[in-house]
Amino acid sequence: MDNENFDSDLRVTIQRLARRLRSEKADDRISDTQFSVLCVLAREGAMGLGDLSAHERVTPPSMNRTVNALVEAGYASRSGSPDDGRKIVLDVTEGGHTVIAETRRRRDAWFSLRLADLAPEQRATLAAAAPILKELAEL
Amino acid sequence: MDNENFDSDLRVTIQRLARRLRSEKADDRISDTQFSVLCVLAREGAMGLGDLSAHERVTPPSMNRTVNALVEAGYASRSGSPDDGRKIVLDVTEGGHTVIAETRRRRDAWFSLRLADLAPEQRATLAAAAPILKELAEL
DNA sequence: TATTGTTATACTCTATAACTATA
DNA sequence: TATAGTTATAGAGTATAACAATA
Repeated sequence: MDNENFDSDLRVTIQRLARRLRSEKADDRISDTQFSVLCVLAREGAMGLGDLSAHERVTPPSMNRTVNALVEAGYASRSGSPDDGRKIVLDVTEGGHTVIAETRRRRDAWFSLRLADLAPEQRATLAAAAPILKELAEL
Repeated sequence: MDNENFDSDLRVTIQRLARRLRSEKADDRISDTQFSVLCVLAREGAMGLGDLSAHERVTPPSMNRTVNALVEAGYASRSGSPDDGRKIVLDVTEGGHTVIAETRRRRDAWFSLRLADLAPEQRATLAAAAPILKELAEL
């Protein structure tokens, strides 16, 4: 297979696997996007709307809607910045941290079961590929 | 790192990379979902709505909307089944095949550029991981 | 004037429920 | 009665354009 087809196949595979993973969320309390944003706040710490939308490569109005849902659900907090009246500070609430832990556990279930069925050398191959994929995702 | 965290990290990485890929589509004529469905028809051959929605793990009404968009755009055809009046037959049109080729080329551009920057051994690792990921996506 | 966030509006994808037509 | 497809309706995520408040 030439490079071009390999690239295309890998791209499609990644998108299909992500789609498959999304379909296994098994949690009605929070959407995939909301969960992803909540995890960013938990990992990177409190930040403003602009930072968050840039981080997720989404427009500010779009992120605003997601943040509204999280705040209304009690999983994130929105407060005014003390030093700049235009800015806001978004952060994860205690309830948000709880839901992260629980949601993550549920979402990992399907994937872990499938990975456990792989041969040891297949797992090793994925372990080697993981940091490369991570790098690609962060470009 | 224990298995549990590895699984979770890989899952998140795949979802983030898919998200990154989606943001690079650079094509206004067709959506990501529409393109994916069109590719299924091109790869698997003509099929009915139920088959298609089951294949993509989406409800029939949802798939119906996507199919409508493709038919209205002239990229897919909907015709009655000759042997069963309830069934329909969905297929790719000539225009659909053209748009598949062009869209695929555009969407691969970003990914190919990034893959080209990898070291040869990194590409080899991804090549080894690709069929495993593909298998996981098809479970 | 520039930046930060928000509201208004619209389009796509998703789902469930209810419906039609055919087997 | 069961199956294949469709329509009606609603919710979430995305975008652009226009706006308010603050620097």
